[in-house]
Amino acid sequence: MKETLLSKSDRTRRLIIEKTAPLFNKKGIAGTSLADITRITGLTKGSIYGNFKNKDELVLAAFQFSVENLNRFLDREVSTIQSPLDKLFAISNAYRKLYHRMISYGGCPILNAATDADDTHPALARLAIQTVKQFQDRLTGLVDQAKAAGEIDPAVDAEIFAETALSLLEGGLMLSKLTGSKRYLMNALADLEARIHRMAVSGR
Amino acid sequence: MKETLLSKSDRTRRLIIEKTAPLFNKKGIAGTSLADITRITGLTKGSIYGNFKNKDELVLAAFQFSVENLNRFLDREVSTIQSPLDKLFAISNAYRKLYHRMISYGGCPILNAATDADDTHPALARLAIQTVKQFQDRLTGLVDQAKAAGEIDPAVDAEIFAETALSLLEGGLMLSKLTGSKRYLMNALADLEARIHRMAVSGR
DNA sequence: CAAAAAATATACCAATCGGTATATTCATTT
DNA sequence: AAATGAATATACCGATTGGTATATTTTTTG
Repeated sequence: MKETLLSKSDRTRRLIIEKTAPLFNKKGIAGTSLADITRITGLTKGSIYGNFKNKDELVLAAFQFSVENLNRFLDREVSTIQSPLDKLFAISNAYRKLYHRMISYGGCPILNAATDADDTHPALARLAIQTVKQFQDRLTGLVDQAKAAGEIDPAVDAEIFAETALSLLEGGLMLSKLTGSKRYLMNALADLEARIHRMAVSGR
Repeated sequence: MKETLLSKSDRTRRLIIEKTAPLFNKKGIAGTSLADITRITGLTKGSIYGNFKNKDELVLAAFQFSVENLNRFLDREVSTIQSPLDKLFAISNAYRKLYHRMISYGGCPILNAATDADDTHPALARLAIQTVKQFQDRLTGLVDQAKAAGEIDPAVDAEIFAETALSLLEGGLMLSKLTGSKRYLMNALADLEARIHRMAVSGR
């Protein structure tokens, strides 16, 4: 009668995070009330505050959950591929696969957290910055590996590539989310892929 | 003793909008309370509700004010220039000039309104979509003019250019705002300008 | 300058906010 | 199965929320 890897409290803590993460992503921090949280979790305030010391702590946990989800997905998309250059293409393509899920999730958690937090919630803003840096490191790391493998021109500036790619991606996602049209993200991804092709040493 | 073009109520209405627009832009709609609004305007609730029927109406007016301000600035930057191609460069450069002001204003109003409204505030979302379309029309219009003037290759897709440019711009602004580093926007603008050069018929 | 009209301030409302102390139920260990 | 400790529910708190009815002041008009 004992199969649980997670204790009861760990499971409800996880439930709270899973249910509230998309809620915060859609309605924002100030726009999500404790009543919203108890409604969507089916729990009471006592239970919420038994697992999190306050709303802000839940906000941070929910954001981290969203980011981990995203990273897990990208890892999976990239793991089966050998060539660093192709891994870059795979990341771009991962956003194509991710599109509908991300829209119904309320958009990109990084962008939402950024606009929500930058003037009001320093702890979350720091976390968002850290997440941006990690994503960039993923890209610059792949560019460097591709350079070492002779797939990408060594003269390419990996940082500028990563920064520009992320700008394009986030902007495209935001506009697609706002307008309800895939075009923005799809343009951004096509552009990103053309950019990767341009970095590649001829032959690819 | 009569010099006023605007009536008293028009002036206070304008004051309320001017003071609250950056506030909504920074703290979001749900994050900005009536108390915040009375504090920053120095007025009372009675006065606010005498000029706007509710908070949402003020939100819409404030957003439109921010957009008009931005458009006025872009118009001014472009008005002295003849060549449509150079007007495109001027718009890009306008964001360079605008950078610090926009950061202290709380970031790009379009992006903030978009993320704030898309899941919660349909009227504002519609306004934001309309604003995006207007900005794109400005860009596609200039590309078409430049084509007619023989400055830009007629094979260029003006819509894709406009959509991609806006994605790049908004993403760059958001990341610069979040991280406190100009790099993202400056990369985006450099990239945008390289893109315009690539569209131009050789000789420019 | 007085009267009418418009704009603003005051004082209040019920509802909801985030948060907490305590009671109760549940799971775990012996 | 009893005892214990953890997890959850209940009931409440003061403060704040958006909003309104009315009183007062200030502009505008005749």
